[in-house]
Amino acid sequence: MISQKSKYALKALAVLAREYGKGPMLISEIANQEKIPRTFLELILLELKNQGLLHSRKGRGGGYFLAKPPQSISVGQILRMTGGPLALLPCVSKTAYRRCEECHDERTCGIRLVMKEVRDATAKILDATTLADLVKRGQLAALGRDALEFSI
Amino acid sequence: MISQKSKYALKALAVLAREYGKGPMLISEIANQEKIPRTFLELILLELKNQGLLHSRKGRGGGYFLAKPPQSISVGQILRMTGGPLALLPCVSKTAYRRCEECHDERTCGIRLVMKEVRDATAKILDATTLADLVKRGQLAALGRDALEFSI
DNA sequence: AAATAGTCTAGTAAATCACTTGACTTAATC
DNA sequence: GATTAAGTCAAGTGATTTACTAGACTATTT
Ligand code: FES
Ligand code: FES
Repeated sequence: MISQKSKYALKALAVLAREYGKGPMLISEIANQEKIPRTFLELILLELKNQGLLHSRKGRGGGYFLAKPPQSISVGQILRMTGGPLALLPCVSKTAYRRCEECHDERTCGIRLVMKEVRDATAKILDATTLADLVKRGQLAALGRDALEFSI
Repeated sequence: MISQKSKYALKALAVLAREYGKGPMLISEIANQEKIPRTFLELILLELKNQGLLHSRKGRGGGYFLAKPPQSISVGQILRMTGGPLALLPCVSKTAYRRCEECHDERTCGIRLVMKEVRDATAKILDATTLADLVKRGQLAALGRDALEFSI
């Protein structure tokens, strides 16, 4: 399971992707639209900014906006930035690798091999899906169409 | 990330799969082999027994053994039994479904659609991999061969 | 009867999560 | 240049979950 934090980040970024190119957006506006606790969202956006994903402007007329176009930001990236390891086990995580202390030999651990397969499949999907895709899917689904069509 | 509990369960069951047909095995023997805290392992095995995956015998010469052949127990099953939800979000979990309260409409939520894709890919792998596969992979890897070969 | 094993109910220390508080900085506008 | 509208940042906190442990009990074999 990913954390609320990661989920909030995805939602906030999806909103900003929808508004991309229309100037900065207020934290509180995003918070209201997506029902995210405002002060918590502040933390999250700040962190994403420090990682270079967002830019911000202070003072009146300020707010947040994407640092790059939505097509160049992947869901995988976002999850990794917000601390959500994609892997099911530490020993197969690229970003949060940690040895399994109880395992005698990592190279021959059957569990690890399977979990690595899962991790790779997960990463493939999440790294291939961009914020632009996320938004588009939502819109297509809203039109009642099959949301998978476009991904072919 | 799956819990230690789930990992321990997988390891213990893998051991029991290796010894399948050779009579019961002691908790303490499994615990020693896999470096699992003994009393914690007791809890885990008991739970798996109550779910029907294991049988046990008390008294001298007793211990635990698989209730079914290793080829008929999938890794996915085990993870679900030990409380590890496969999905990255509650709204796409089959076993631990919970609505996303902040999401306006589940059907058109782009995030959910992507996460569902991930869940399905994950479940496909984990439900197709049995304890027998797990053991076999470990053995093949130990021989220095490519562990993926056999799965074709 | 003695020894061997699993069963079951509690409890607990540590970590993590999901936030909140409040003081501070920067920028635009009047 | 004062006011107001924003983002920034460091701490703290309450609830929950995790990863166990303790200890008394039950069943089976020798
Ligand atoms: S090395 Fe991580 S599970 Fe074995
Ligand atoms: S419904 Fe679960 S993320 Fe939107």
